[in-house]
Amino acid sequence: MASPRSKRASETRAAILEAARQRFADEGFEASLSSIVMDAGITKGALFHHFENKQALYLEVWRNLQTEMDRDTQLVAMQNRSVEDPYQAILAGCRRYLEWVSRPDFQRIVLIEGRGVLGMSEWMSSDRDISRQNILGAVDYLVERGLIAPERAVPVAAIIQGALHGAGIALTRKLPGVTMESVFDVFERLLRKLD
Amino acid sequence: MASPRSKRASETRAAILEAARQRFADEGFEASLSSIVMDAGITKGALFHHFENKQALYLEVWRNLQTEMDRDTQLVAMQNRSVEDPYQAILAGCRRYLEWVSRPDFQRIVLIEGRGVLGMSEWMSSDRDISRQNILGAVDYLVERGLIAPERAVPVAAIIQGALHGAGIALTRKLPGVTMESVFDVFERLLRKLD
DNA sequence: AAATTTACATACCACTGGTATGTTAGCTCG
DNA sequence: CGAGCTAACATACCAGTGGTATGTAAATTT
Repeated sequence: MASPRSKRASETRAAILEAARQRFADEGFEASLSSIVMDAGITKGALFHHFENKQALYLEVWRNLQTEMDRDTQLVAMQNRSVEDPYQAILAGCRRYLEWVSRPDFQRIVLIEGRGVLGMSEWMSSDRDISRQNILGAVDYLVERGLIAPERAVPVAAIIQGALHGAGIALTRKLPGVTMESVFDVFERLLRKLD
Repeated sequence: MASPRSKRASETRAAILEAARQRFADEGFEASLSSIVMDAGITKGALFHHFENKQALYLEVWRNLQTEMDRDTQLVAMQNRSVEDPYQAILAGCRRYLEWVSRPDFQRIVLIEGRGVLGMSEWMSSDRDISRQNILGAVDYLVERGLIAPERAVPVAAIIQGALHGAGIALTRKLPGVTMESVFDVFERLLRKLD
């Protein structure tokens, strides 16, 4: 595992992923592999040894960002659990999610281009969409407490996900009257009166 | 205007746009220009005479789809105006919008890849986003009738747009328990209690 | 009817993602 | 130990891409 060979291998792999994340973040999927391998200080031979093709590389960058976001928001939600107000945990998680959505790299790689890059068939298999599972779990939490009808859980989760997405887009667009507070205010009203 | 030259020009232009729409709809932006010009029955010379580059071609296909959608939903909303229930018009428009969102070509070209293809700077200029203006107009309609606080109009519109987007995605994903009725039901509850 | 411009077609270019083929360091096993 | 093998790259090359430069015939203008 820590042998000199596998160690170097994982290092170059990490270097590729880091370079790819940056390039994809500010140039999108069109970012050339040549530029990525130059940034990483290696050659295309190394890249294609570690990743089957460009999509596979993108998918790993995409998945890493998603899992980082997932862990972060889940943690914040856990820390803000309250017996008196069951909405507190979810609201805290959503607030944190809005910050993720405002990050340029997350926004471009996951929200803007992600679905276009992965083929239709890929993201149709819903288990790939980590943020969806995340939100669905939060909604189930509300369903268990009788705050949302169980048969509406899935549509509600889809709409919440979309709403957060739209809010994040509006935030980085810097639309007039759209601030973290104003947008979160609307979202909280929406969430509390959903059922 | 109807001179033999300009007539032929607009015909080939239309042929290019039609071929491009189909190719972009089921192959995405990666669809090669060679395939498009073959479908249109012309050459790349003609294409680059009518469009500055691939992005410009995509932008026009994108804009045409958006304006078609805009006209259609606005019309339906107008036809369903009701003095008793101010929400009727908007709900009818949103229902129609959900149908548009379910169309494969609209979904892929406008919703999935649109923002990725147009550069960041392009769609940051918010006047390009026709569906946003459409929804903002609908929200203003509710603001005028005292159903939504004016200072919340813009965030509300952003969230509604996102919610509809998410609903449409969930619809075509054919998630369990997600039907046109169930998703529209949730959306109607959301809209009516927004303020 | 000569000159000019429009609406294309043809030929070509740098560059792209991807592959096939080296090459060398490290690991395995007799 | 050391011969053979394999992992981890580097190098050289390929078909196809978006885009450009040039050619050309027909329509329009003068």
